[in-house]
Amino acid sequence: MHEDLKRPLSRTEWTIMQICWRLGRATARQVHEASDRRRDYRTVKTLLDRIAAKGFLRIEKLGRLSLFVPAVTRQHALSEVITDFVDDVLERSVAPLYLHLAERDDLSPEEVAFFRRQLETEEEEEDEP
Amino acid sequence: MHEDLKRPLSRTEWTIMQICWRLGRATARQVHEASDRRRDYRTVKTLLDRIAAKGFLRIEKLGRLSLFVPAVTRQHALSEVITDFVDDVLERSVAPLYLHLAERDDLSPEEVAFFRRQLETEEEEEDEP
DNA sequence: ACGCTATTACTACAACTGTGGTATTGTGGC
DNA sequence: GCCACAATACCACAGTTGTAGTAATAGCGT
Repeated sequence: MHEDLKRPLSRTEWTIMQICWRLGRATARQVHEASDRRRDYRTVKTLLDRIAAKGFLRIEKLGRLSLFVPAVTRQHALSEVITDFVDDVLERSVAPLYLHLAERDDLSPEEVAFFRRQLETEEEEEDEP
Repeated sequence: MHEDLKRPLSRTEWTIMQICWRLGRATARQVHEASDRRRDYRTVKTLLDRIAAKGFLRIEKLGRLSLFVPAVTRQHALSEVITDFVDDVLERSVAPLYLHLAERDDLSPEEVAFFRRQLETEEEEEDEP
């Protein structure tokens, strides 16, 4: 009956939701076409329905047709999921994140330098309690 | 029979695994005591067995006792899970991450300033193609 | 040697996930 | 008007996850 705003999206649901944010307002068919098409159309349809049930999409009926429309902004959803990730998986420590970022090859030299510097100063701090 | 090195840990399994990394080598009982104790001891035991089945823990038998020992370093596991997260959920873009980090209240003023600056310059770049 | 307790082994089970089959039906084209 | 196709609705089913019940067992303490 009513959407469940609490349950988070699974990984697969996230990849579908990303498409919805890009398209803005789309039919299941359009979402399927915009995807990598490795999944059956009906699989995508089921995922869309489940995402809607979780409150991330709203369904607009246009006669027989269903249009799926994002009910939350990508910014907002990302903010929540990043917070959860950093809190649960990284235990609130940003060091592992900096370690990862310092090794990405798609960042500017300034960014890489910054993360390296942060990691160094962090090590020093551990020595002096 | 053999461990499956591919399947990732669930969130709950991660929180248990974090304890294992902290303890280094522990019995199920010790892991349970070190946890928030909201779960039954046997639930923790089941989770430990599943984590071991996924290859993140090794079981050392000491007579009838089982000792759970990390089979992968926290660094390594974190690196993998962060890469997956950034690739799948953030679609390889670090901007949402910077946005989150810029708003954390546990970072130094330098860090916050850096992330704000990066976000600003990124906006400018979008205007000039 | 015996029973109490800690530990493990095996089992259950409902909810959630990923995937797609079946059935029904509205609709646009001819 | 009929039909092929598209869309939806409903169902299935195996694998995973979170949580624990039950049964077997092995030591310890007396």
